[in-house]
Amino acid sequence: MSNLDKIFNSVGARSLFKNKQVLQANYSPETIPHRDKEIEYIASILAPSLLGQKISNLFIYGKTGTGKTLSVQHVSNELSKRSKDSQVLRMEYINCKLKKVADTEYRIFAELINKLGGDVPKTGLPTDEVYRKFIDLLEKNNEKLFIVILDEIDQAVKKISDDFLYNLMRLNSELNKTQISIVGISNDAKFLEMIDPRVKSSLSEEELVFPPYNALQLQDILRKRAEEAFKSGVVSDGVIAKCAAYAAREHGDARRALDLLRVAGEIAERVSSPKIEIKHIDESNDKIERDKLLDIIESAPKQFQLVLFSIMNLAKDSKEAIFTGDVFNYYDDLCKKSHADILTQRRVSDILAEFDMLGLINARVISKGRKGRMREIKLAIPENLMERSKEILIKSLDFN
DNA sequence: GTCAATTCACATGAAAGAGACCACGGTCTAGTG
DNA sequence: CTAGACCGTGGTCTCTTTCATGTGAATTGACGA
Repeated sequence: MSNLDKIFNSVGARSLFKNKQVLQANYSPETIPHRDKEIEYIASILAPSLLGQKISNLFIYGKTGTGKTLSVQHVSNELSKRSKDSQVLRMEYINCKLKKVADTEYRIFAELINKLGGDVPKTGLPTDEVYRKFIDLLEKNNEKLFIVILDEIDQAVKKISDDFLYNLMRLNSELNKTQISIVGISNDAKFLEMIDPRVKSSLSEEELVFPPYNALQLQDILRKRAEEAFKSGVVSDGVIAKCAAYAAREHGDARRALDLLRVAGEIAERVSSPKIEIKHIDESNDKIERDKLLDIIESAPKQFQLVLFSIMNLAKDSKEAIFTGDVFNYYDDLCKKSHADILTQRRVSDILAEFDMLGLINARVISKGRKGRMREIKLAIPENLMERSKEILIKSLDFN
């Protein structure tokens, strides 16, 4: 028996997982613990829709991994089940963050049309044409109510501006048979302050806040899922608690907790441990962080990589802070040496801002009086990942 | 010494351009009967 | 006669550039004590 055979054959017997799906991000469980109140509230808002009455727009806010999406989808599924034969109601879920699917005004409407059974090209049509098609389709479909669930609505507004929301709500006046209601989900608390007051008051006719889970609630959730996901007796004492503690520290992010547990399981499996131990959680935490970071670096566009490479080199031989000007000069040289296109300082400034958002650097705008105003940049890549990051950059930049 | 004006080195915004991608309709071409 | 190849037009989308405006405090210089 070859080595490969051994690996393949033993995988079933040795596996700690019963059903790994349960820990995956897109899994939706039958019960959602500790969210009864929220679910009831959502249901009470949406309930009149069963009678074909126009419902209030609903705005939901909560940090990532607090069960917003899950709860809304749960209610929406129940509602759809109940309204299936009456044909008065239609609900569609759209995640505005999905790149290339629904992150522009055009694409959001194209996606809605597709879900309604229409056909619309991915690009090439004028936007108002898409609007018209959408309206036609709605009128033809005869449902009295159309509920749009816009997940990560803050992302969309940030990218597109808020008038697409305004347009969406204004459509109601152009529709005779159908009414549109919006359920907006956001994890940015400041989102509502950014948008047009008219849109704001209309969108948040009803508001609901999802508080973060505390450590005990997280434990509860984890325990339930772990029962389904792992074979019995696989999870050591304290593992669940540790997972919960890690995630509770990050604003009670349940998704994070589940990831942590799943990866810990994979690690334990790989080292052929019969059980998941606490140390695997620590490893898991490292691994998740590391993978996320390296993934960002590797998949970044070339110009981003060049800028990052400049920062890394500058950070190495000076312990003091680095400033925008330094980075740009280094970057400029680097581009000339490697015959790459050189971006303007304006653009590099934006790239630096994006790195800050991604958490690759910590940047702070400071003023040095007569010496100007600039970003003070500190690299946020941990020491132990520097070498690996650099390798990746050098490899993918391939300096001719 | 005090106070307002100045000045630096960018940050931040807005608008517009380049180039990739795509749909659509019209024209041309070659293949078929 | 017709299916398919090949334009040109007109649209979106992303990444950039260009032009403009904003900004916080060290520095400067006028002023009065």
